[in-house]
Amino acid sequence: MDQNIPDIVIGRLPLYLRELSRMEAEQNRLTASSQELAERLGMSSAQIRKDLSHFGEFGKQGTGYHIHYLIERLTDILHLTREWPVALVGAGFLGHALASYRGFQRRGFAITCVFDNDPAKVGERVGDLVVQDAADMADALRGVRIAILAVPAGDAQATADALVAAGVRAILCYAPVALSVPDGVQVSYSDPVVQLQQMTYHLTLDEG
Amino acid sequence: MDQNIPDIVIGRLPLYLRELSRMEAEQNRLTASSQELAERLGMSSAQIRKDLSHFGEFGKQGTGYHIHYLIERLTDILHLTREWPVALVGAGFLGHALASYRGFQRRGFAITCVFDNDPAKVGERVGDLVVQDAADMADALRGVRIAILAVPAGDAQATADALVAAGVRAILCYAPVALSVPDGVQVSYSDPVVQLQQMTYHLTLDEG
DNA sequence: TAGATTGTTAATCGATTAACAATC
DNA sequence: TAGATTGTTAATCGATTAACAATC
Repeated sequence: MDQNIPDIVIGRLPLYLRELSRMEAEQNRLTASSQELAERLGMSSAQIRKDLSHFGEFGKQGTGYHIHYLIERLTDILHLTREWPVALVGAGFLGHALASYRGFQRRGFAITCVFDNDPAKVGERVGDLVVQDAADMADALRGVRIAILAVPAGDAQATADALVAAGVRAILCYAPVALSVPDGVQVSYSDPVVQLQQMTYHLTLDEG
Repeated sequence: MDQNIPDIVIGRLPLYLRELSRMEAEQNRLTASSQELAERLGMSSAQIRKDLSHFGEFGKQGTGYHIHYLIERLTDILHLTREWPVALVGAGFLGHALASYRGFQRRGFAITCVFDNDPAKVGERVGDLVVQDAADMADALRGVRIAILAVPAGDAQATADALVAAGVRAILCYAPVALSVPDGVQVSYSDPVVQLQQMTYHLTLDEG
């Protein structure tokens, strides 16, 4: 049981959890080997065993891992034993899509409030929630440590500053900007164009 | 000028491009040093210089990089000198959000067709496009090499298979599944829950 | 038992960084 | 010129993998 586990390892645990959950739900499987999990995820079995070994010994020689047990362990490790409330900022198309997505609740998160700074949107329904004024975030955010940022690029940094001031410690940022945040605040980004641009490097322009 | 450049390097180029574009648009700046770019992106200046050195010598000692020139070089390297047509599959909330997002066009991509397998959605407007039947993808996809997958998890693999069969070589997958694709087909994933689960590892459960 | 698979070690592989000569 | 900053080298750091004893 290590003290300091590389973030690249932590980043793979949710993938293991997701795939194991899928195996448990779709098949009548009780156990899985690192080899099988690796094939399904397109990685090496050694990497999976190494990653898990940071946290303990969860498998059995000759048998592999008990799926349900490993799911429980991973849920524990990732602090997913209770549901995390999440604030959503931005009630545009993307905000609507996120608020309507059922996958959050199923996997440990619940969007509990939605904000926008556009007076026209305040009061509007988004998913099961009503849009609140972004100016009221500080009060409404008591106890919420996680926020999803779905505002235009130009508003992103100021919004992040307000979220951090209100106590948020983890931000999932959909705006195409690099945020500046204090130590101790985590930011994870999602920019589809950045992902596409990485892939076009490997594609050729000609023929079309 | 290397032959084989690590993918982790390629993955950072779009971030350089994005930040430089922002500097050019928002400020009256002609040049930027690796130091300044690094600070804005939260990385080391040595890494930026090393990354760029894989492709040539773009800077000047004492001065740094000419922003506009470096943008052009990166645009070239990433094959963004022409606009790429992109197919969108899935016309749910997320599909609507993606189809309405203006950021694609501004940065080298254009969603040119939208598909769904739900007859109720076929014919519906999404952004500026009309939803086509997913059964017709093979024909409608002539010349399109990039697709965005915004379908439910259960449909993702079959849809990916159909896209690949139709000639798609790069898939941006929003479904929470690991796709299996042939060699030569690139897949990039976006699963917000995976990102949130990585961050909760670093958050403590206690205190609400 | 024989076969399968773990957890771990040591080796390999790859990425990042510090430092500096070159030079604008 | 003096100051700034590049491109590159070599050292460091970290991650992946192959292999295997242990053991179910």
